[in-house]
Amino acid sequence: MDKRDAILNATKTLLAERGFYGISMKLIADTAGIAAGTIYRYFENKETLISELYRHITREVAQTTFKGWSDQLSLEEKYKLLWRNTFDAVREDPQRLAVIEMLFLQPRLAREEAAFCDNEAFYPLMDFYQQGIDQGVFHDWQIHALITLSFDTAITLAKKIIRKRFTPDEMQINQVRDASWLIIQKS
Amino acid sequence: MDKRDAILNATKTLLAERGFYGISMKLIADTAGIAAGTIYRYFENKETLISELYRHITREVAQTTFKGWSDQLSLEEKYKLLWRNTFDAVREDPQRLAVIEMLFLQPRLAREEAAFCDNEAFYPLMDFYQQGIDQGVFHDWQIHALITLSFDTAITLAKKIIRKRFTPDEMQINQVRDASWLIIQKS
Amino acid sequence: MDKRDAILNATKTLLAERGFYGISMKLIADTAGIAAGTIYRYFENKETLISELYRHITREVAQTTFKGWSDQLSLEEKYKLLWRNTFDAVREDPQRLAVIEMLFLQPRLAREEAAFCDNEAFYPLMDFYQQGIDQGVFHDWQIHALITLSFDTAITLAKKIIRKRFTPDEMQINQVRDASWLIIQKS
Amino acid sequence: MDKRDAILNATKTLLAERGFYGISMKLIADTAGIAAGTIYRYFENKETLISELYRHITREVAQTTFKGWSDQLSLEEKYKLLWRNTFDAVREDPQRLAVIEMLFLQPRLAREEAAFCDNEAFYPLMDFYQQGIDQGVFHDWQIHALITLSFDTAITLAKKIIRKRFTPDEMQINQVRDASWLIIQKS
DNA sequence: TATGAATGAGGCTTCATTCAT
DNA sequence: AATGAATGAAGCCTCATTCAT
Repeated sequence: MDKRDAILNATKTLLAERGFYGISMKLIADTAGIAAGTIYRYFENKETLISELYRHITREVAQTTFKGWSDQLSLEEKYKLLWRNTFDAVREDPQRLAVIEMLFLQPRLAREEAAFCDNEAFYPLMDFYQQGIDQGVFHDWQIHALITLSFDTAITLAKKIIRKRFTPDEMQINQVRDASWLIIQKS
Repeated sequence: MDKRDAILNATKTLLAERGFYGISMKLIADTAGIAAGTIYRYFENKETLISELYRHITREVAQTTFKGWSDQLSLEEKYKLLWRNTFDAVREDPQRLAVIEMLFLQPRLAREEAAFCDNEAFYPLMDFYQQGIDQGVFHDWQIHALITLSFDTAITLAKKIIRKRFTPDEMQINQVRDASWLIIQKS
Repeated sequence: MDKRDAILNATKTLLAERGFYGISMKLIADTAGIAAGTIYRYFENKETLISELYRHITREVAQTTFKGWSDQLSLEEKYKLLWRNTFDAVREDPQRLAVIEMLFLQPRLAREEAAFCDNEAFYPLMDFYQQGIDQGVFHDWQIHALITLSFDTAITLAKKIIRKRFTPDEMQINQVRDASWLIIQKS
Repeated sequence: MDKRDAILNATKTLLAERGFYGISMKLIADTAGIAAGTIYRYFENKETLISELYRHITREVAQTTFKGWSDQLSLEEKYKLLWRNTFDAVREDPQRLAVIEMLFLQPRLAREEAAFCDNEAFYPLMDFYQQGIDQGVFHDWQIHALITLSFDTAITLAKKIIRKRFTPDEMQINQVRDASWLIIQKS
């Protein structure tokens, strides 16, 4: 399934580099090194291609996020793992986030795919927070409120770093991670 | 300039509701209740229209963000004002944020307009944080790290509320706001 | 009728300078220093304007061609006058010829206006040649053959001078004029 | 390249029959029996199409003009060949001349293409005249003056015949050709 | 399976013309 | 009489998609 991947990769790169406009099937084909008609052997049409790219990337991201995960880890270790994995993932492949956000802003897709993202790919994340609440370690707040204050800072910070083009050192990054961990603790 | 505004409004609504693809000059004109050609009396071309919409919205957002601002307020009062204004603004007119994020993802525009957004419209925000640092009230961290942990949670939370379609009560909202204020304090 | 002339002049200049494309009613109006709508007080529509410009110019050219004409002149004097007037006219206002040729190449106009040009404006020219033939001075050839060999060389030469951008001296010009006179003589 | 030729032909015909205004890409496509978009596989845009049509025709004309040419021929034989070829070419395919003149009147194109026409395609013509001068057979006049009096009469006469719609006999045509030959001779 | 020429719907934009002021 | 904002038809061009090879 070499070509299918080539197409998805080309689409990801072009989407991130050139935005929604200026990304034609011909350009995707050229970038993937195949003929325009060939795309239609692997994807029904452009919308399907975009939609499948979205699922592809979401799956990648979910995998990266939970890399090294083990039920043996303590809650804090799990958090630091999640936060750091996410932060690193954005910095290493900013295109992925760019594409996800782009697709989220396509109302048509957003409706259909948002469910997939949350339920299928990120169920473990919700589960992690629920456990923290249940164990009385985290504040007993709305789970989205907790995520906003903690996990999401990894994404927000990474995005800012890319957008503003500054280079923080390790210590600064860990300060944010640790602060976001502290803030959701009960005590 | 009644018609100019009608065009900008139509564009904003369509952009937010239908994304980049669902927006043609003809549709904008129809939505604005004018003829297609009339748009070109007010905007040189589509790119200019989009770009001016961006500036228009950025200005609106900046105004909303600082509504009620006064140098008499304490740092904490200022923060709560900023956080709440921002949170409310996103919830009241989610289209604005949707459009801003959309345009940020257009590589061409992003480069040109990002500067405008930060420097011109949000200088006071940076200034607020700098003062907090200088006065020894905030952690002496990278300013973007502080913003990520505090101000940005207003946006992240409001977005999540809209996307997940849940309705938090006032108390829950204030918990997040206050937590985000606490976390950047030195003591 | 100051404005009418301004419009005709603007049209002539623009037609000659920019060709068929890129000559809009708005541009004509701007060049003439009036509002776009005003043109329609003087000309029914664009086609009429162009058509009237054609007649206007043709009349000017006919006048120029016969300037100094007198029945007292000898046939040779008449010829030299006609030839020289025509040659000078083209060189002095190349736009006129450009416009005439342009309009001649508009098939629609050409059909309608060609008659006007020949019959009304240039009848005396045909008459001149007919007299030459009748008096046994010119070859008894098809009148258009005679004109081609003689009068038309004034136009062809002037055009060439403009197009190739060279500057002949008086003697050279007169050589052509005289040769074209000689060639149609019987003896 | 069957279709490319079909497009060029359709363009030539439409240009000659309907002038500049009556020619849209859609109409060209319909006339050529293809879809509108197909034109753009062969020509970058309308301007390029027109420009390439010009070169195409100029090449055709140059070939026709020198058909039967041989260095063995005497100067007079060469002249009669050139004159007759040109005269016949205009009468046989008046569209060619119409298109060439049209394009010459497009200021943009004219500048760029005039050089091509003269230098590349009609160098041999200039050369012919130069030889006549050098051999002391032709008057020692400006070369353009000689051409105006001789070669150009073939074009002028043919055009007149088409425009005025009369039918000269062979003898009349040869009279003009021979007169135009005589007039440039020294003796 | 892969190609890429061909299609034609649809988008952006221009511009002749109208009409309220 | 003059203006110029507004209109909308029409033109150029792009591009998703098809299909014969």
